[in-house]
Amino acid sequence: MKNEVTAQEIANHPKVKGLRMTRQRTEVYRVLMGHRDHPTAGEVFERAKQNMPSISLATVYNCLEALVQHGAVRQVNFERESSRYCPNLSEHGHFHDETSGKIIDIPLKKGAALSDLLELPKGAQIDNLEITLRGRVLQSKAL
Amino acid sequence: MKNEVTAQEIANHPKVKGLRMTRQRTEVYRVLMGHRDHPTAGEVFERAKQNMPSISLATVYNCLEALVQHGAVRQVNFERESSRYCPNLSEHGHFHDETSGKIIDIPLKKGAALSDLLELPKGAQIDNLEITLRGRVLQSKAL
DNA sequence: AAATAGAATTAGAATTATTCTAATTAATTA
DNA sequence: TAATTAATTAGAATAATTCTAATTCTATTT
Repeated sequence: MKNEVTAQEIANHPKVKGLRMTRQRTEVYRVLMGHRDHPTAGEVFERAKQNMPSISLATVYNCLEALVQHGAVRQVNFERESSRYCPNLSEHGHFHDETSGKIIDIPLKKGAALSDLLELPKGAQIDNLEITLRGRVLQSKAL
Repeated sequence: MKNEVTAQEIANHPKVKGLRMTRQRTEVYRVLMGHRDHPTAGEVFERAKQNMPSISLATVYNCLEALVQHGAVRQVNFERESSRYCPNLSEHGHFHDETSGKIIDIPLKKGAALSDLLELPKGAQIDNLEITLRGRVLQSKAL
């Protein structure tokens, strides 16, 4: 195993407390915590297979679903592309840079409230918020 | 034809200026302008067939794509569900009410800027913004 | 430690929204 | 009106995801 982080450490992570951490779920969670990009299920599958060649794609989907349900991981959707998964649980949006193809987490400014921006319906209780931006980062010599 | 709005009126709509308005595109656009809910391509197909039984689903997809490209219509995605289409071009988010299943347009407060809420990367040029909310509207006797 | 029960994993089939293909038809231009 | 170009169509193809049913784990109880 080339991984720096042990299975024990992953399984004891506070975010997965209460979730039965099987070998596969541990591996999937480790993959997500490892590269903090936003892999698709297929990409998670490819990475997980390096440590655990027997893992199946269906299991990766199952593990991701369990982690999302449990609130340990966020599922992010860009248009009709494959879902992507993100272990950053702080409130944030996603910027999809069309030049580099990279997805960047965009933190919400602290102190800022959604209701400052949006005319929310009276009595609305928000369970889930997704803010996705698409565009490009202009390369300026000055920066 | 039971429709209040004529094909002529639809084809002359300023939003579609410059787009070749075939019979099918006109019909698809009329469907969207008619019920201002957020139908899927399949739902648009069902509605369009009532006026134009010969229209095909592939054409509905093609027409919707043309209208989206042209900026006459917005394509909205909720998680991994089918895309939905919306003729409201003003900047707005979408609230998906889990109780009623309805999708409600949420206007951006005027004067409010996205950068008030988000820590945007330096030099970022935003081509597209999607804000989607999921939740429920609490029924209060007081309201 | 063995038996049990319930849950997770697996391979592969099924599903479903969407896109593609190739032929036909319609719209625009000359 | 003929020629040209673009749009429409039916049906096949694609791809992400979910489902199914059998197997294997894991945790718990003897």
